[in-house]
Amino acid sequence: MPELPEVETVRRGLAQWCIGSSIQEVHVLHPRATNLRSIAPLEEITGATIERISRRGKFLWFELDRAYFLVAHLGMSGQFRIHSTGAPDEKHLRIRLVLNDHQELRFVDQRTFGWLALSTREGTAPEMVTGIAPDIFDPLFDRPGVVKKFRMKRTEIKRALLDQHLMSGVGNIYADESLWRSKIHPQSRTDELSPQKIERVLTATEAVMSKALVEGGTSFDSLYINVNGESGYFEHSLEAYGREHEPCSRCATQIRRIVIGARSSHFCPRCQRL
DNA sequence: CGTTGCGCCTGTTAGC
DNA sequence: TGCTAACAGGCGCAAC
Repeated sequence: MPELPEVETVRRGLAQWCIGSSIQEVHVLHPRATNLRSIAPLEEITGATIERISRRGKFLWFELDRAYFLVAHLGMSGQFRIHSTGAPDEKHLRIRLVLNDHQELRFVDQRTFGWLALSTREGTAPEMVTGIAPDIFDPLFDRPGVVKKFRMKRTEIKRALLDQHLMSGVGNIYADESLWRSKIHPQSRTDELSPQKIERVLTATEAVMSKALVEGGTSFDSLYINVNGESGYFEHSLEAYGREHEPCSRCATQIRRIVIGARSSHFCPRCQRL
């Protein structure tokens, strides 16, 4: 379940391998691997050169020598892989891009929530991504503005953290970790939280994701693995997510799991009170 | 209009 | 032991 740090790790790996490569063939092997909003079939990029790879939140895009971008979302299980041509196909191989130098860039995705698409340039971002808010590491990120937006919502903080139109890049795991770290109950109403407390959550989000980014960058010395999207999560460093019934590392109270918006939320009932 | 809920998908796990 | 059902979750859209 790649969130911002994992997607950024993939982006860095891709940038190392693919900048300057030309796309010689495009093979779409599964219809769901192309987003319906794509302005054209992916085969359209045949012959294009990859100039740059960018990211906003969990959205990646390849800048080409074309008037549009190749956008990618990893969904739940999407991975990029670099292989030499002729390497055996993965079971869940969805898209094959044959590059120059006998290399292939492959999009592999077991659960098919991930996709690729072509999207027109809208300034620096693809049109498809314009509705997605800047993430917390983006120079465009407006902290006081985001705090205001949170407070104008009438919902629970956990839901707001997952709303990619307020602030992008946070998924279920880092949402729980941010709330644990800032000692805020996931069901706190955003319109009742003080600006200071929302600020505290955002600071925690930044810290938690920075740490994951460093781990993703250092845990493997092979860029190849990073490109594979296997940087993954470092479960040993998670304090709340997936730790139901385990002791809170701050106070030893058992971590609880509740459901918010059909998603599990893990929190410490003693450190994080309503 | 803003918020909530559902469906998409498949490997793994829990329960009968 | 073997099968079925529930579960996991990002996103977009439908419904309230």
